[in-house]
Amino acid sequence: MGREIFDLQADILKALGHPTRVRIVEGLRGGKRCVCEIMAELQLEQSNVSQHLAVLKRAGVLGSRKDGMKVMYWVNHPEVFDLLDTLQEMVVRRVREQVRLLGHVK
Amino acid sequence: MGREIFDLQADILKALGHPTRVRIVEGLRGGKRCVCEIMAELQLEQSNVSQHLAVLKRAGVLGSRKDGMKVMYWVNHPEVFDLLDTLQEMVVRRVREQVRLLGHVK
DNA sequence: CAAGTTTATTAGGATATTCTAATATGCATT
DNA sequence: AATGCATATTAGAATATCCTAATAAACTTG
Repeated sequence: MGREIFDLQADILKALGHPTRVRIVEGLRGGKRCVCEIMAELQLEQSNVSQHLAVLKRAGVLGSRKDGMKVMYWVNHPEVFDLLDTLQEMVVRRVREQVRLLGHVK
Repeated sequence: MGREIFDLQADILKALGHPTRVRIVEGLRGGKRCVCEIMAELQLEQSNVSQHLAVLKRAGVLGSRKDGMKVMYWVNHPEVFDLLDTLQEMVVRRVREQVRLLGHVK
């Protein structure tokens, strides 16, 4: 099975390609956090959060480690944040463009 | 329906999260190309390529326009290339790390 | 206008994701 | 040992994605 570069790239993109998982990564900008905090922020079912964390970990985006009674998660590659920043610029630019076009119609 | 920023980010990530679609975008670094060229490069079914192009266009990643008998496609936001570059660095770094760990075992 | 090119669309089955609810696991504390 | 927390795993239904094969649509050209 010839695993090519774009397969690996696609794996990561796919792992990130869900609103909840984007939010999880976004919430980890400040560093490690325990599942309980992540859950509290997302306001979603515990098992659901756990599953999304597992997806991100399986793709290598997150790392984790037990710390006492809690489990801490963190983002493995800081580049992921750049990636989200770039993406944000893109959508902001796009929305701005749409607003501009609407203005012309008015 | 409250469409938030991370929904839009996730839409783009999801659209890019397939090996074939990564390859398509990668092939458009040089600028516009017609479907026939893209197809020839990918060596995949015509309808399959057409569907992947549609996914990328629906997500706003690609634009397209008829040009005579051909249809040309291009990448709308140049940031997408930066995104793929960042991703490539990530996977390369990861692979290097794995190789390093293997070396220790040997 | 008939025929050929290029691309898009549809249909359908196989597989994968996603969510909720229930249950299990691993530690800590009592 | 029993109980309580924090997290993971499993099961299962609903939905989405992906591919192939067939067909349609839009042009161009003879």
